[in-house]
Amino acid sequence: MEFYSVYDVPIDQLLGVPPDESDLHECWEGFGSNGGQLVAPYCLSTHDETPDTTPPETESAAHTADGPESGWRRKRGPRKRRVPLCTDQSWHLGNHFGETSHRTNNSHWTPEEVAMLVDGVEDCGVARWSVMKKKWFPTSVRTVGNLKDKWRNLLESYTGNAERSCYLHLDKKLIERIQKAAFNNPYPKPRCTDEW
DNA sequence: GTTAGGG
DNA sequence: CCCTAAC
Repeated sequence: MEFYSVYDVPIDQLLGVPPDESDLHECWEGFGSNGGQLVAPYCLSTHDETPDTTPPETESAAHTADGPESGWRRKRGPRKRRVPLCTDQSWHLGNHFGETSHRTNNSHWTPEEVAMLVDGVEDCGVARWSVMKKKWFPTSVRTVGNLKDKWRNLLESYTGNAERSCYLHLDKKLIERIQKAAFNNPYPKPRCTDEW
């Protein structure tokens, strides 16, 4: 009867090719601290890595915060991705600017589309979405309602003191344009100034 | 036909 | 993004 230790099995087969050295370390720690039960937390996260490089400040902070010698142990489980992963194939073809996409509801707004929306707001204001659609988004899949909703979301994200987490990473220049356009084009129905 | 706002 | 009351 064959009975072999887990150490005879290639580690990458057991754990599913850890992405880097620290992850390998984590896998072994998981084995030791789990009563001998192997855990393979990386089976589900093979394509879950962000393509961009880690920001320098984050990396250095991680190193200074807890080194390998000081009870270092990272949280288990698959890492949350910071950038939404687009699985829709039509995204690569038609993008958001034509009839090449078969979807009525296309995926997330691109920074280019946001910039165009800012152009439209600066040109048409915020209460003439149908005019803006014909003038700035004539062939886009974005509907009049989409334009209105997107602008509402941008205001929610980039104006006021509510600093919410934004899943669409826009460069500072574009954010400033959004804020300036929002200031110059307040909604026609201002919030009631009465306190209660 | 459009818009604003809630869902 | 959808739905719809209210223009």
